[in-house]
Amino acid sequence: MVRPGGRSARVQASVHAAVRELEAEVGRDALTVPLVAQRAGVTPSTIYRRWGDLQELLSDVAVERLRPEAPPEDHGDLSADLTAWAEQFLDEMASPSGRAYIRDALLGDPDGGNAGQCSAYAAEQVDVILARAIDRGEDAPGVEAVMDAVVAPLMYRILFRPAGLDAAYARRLVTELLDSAGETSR
Amino acid sequence: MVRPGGRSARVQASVHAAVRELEAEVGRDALTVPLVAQRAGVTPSTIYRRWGDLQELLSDVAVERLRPEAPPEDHGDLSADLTAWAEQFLDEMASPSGRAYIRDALLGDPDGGNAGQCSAYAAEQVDVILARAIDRGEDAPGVEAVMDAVVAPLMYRILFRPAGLDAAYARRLVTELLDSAGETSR
DNA sequence: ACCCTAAAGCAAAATCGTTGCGTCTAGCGC
DNA sequence: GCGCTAGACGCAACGATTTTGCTTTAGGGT
Repeated sequence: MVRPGGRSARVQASVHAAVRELEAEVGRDALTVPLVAQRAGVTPSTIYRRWGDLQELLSDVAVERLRPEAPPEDHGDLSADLTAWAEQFLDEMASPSGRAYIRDALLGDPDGGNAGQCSAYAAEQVDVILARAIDRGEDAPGVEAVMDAVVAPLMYRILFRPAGLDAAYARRLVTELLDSAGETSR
Repeated sequence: MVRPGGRSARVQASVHAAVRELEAEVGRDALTVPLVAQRAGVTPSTIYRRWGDLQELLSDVAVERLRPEAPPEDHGDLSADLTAWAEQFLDEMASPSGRAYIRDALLGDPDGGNAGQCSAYAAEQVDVILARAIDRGEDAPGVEAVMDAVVAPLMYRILFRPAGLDAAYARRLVTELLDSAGETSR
């Protein structure tokens, strides 16, 4: 029964806000359910009943934070659009807090949950860029090709090899994808 | 003071063994520090002092589990070697327990920790395969190219989109990489 | 053989996670 | 407009986990 304006909605908003505030104040590792509950003005049992445990709650908040706020900027052609988006994506995700959010999102309910949502956000943004390119009459690869050739390598390095990761790498991935002929795969 | 044969080494081995035993017996989610400590014949405070918390310990054990036991099999040529390795990699990593280990490894101490080790294992295996190909006189891509074109997409889908992931996808990634000309990049 | 350091054991206290029960609010039918 | 019902929240108690100060022991160096 989570209708806008209802009590549940107020509680959820209050708890989410408390998490974001406390993450900034005391750091993500110092978060506990009782701490969040106190800040949000609810009792711990409410959080346990609604979310199950702290990881589910953090996962919830993380997905909200990873949702893009605006459609990708239009720079006039596919190459510029993709490059700019990839650089921004890397910027946001590779920061310490970005990595923490990704890890939190990966922890939520296994299968079908928040991790997939996070990936869907990226695919959505890429799709907008590609559709725009096709509208212009440009040759464009498929969404899956971009996910494999750009998003996946970026995410892999963010998660497993954070050191030595810069915008040049993101640009190279985009260039190599677009150079490998105009395969408008699928 | 973790020298082989010392007391610390014995404790570490005992605790690691206890984690693996209990993971198999009661399941990963039922693990608690006191439980592991009891099985290992140490006190909980020892584990808290050495590892900090349960996630660090699980991260440690997970990396051990992700270490490949044998060098990749030799199938006669680069394409067959890479394909077989990618399929096996996918098989091991995409299983529920494999995903759990990966997630555990990602949780350890941020930066320079266990996640990097996990990636290094894969790079090592790929390197063996590529070196073998070059010994045979074949054209081979660089390790980084394989990581970007095969390992990263596999891992991305394992983590973010586990549904609809099969051996054919792994084969396609390898084929597409090798088809894109004999760029022995770097 | 002796000391010196680092790590482990021990035990108590604080904190956290969990659960049952009563109360209240929101939405719904009359 | 007024009860009615179902779901959600607060309260409180319990059990388990985590943390901490002090003591003890094992290893390594001289």
